Amino acid sequence: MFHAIADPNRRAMLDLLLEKERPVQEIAEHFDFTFQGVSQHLGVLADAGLVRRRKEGRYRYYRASSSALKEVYDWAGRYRRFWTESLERLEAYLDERE
Amino acid sequence: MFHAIADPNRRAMLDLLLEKERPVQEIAEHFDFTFQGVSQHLGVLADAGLVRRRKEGRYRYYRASSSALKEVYDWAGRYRRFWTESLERLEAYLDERE
DNA sequence: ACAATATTCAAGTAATGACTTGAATATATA
DNA sequence: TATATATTCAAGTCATTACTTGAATATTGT
Repeated sequence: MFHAIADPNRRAMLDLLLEKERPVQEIAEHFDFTFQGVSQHLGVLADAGLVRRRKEGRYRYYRASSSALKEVYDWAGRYRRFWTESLERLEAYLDERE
Repeated sequence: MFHAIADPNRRAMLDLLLEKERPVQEIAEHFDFTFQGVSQHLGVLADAGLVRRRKEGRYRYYRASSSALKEVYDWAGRYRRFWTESLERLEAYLDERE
């Protein structure tokens, strides 16, 4: 799942799906590579639980999924104390001594 | 930087550095592969701005860096509305129709 | 039934990444 | 000064990944 969001194209796709649900073809318009490639990326996102799909006729609608990204958020949040202002100053001080 | 945290070993290294500053050798003890490998991983983390290094004698102390992880946190935070309870219920409903 | 559309599946290729080994560099110690 | 220690650099290997093309599947419209 961290691997899934490591790819900038996949993050861009997630951003598109943040707005609204979309079929593959519509997502593919935003990228330079083939729609098969887009489909593969969406597959990776789906396997990671980052998107869900819904079939409607011949279309496959993708949408961002809820809980999965909370993991990333919580993971990064564990480091929250590292971006307080006071620590920034300490770091600047430590860097001077390098 | 997303790529840097995609690797589970590197995330484990970050966790070690969350506790305290450590030299390479000490970090390497926690992993099965060679210390050169560990050094490479730390290089990746450093390039991504996730850790900083300080040289003291023949040791190279690594520590978690402040601001970089805030990016990840903020990025994931943009999706916050996707993990509210009400939306979970909507998703369950939508999944039923698939 | 047939053609067009939307999507996935499958196989191949080229680039990237993780890890290894061996050498180079720098510092500390005997 | 010579040796051991800590680390990085460099080159090679093997696995993984991103992307491509071509075929298969499913659905809609004529």
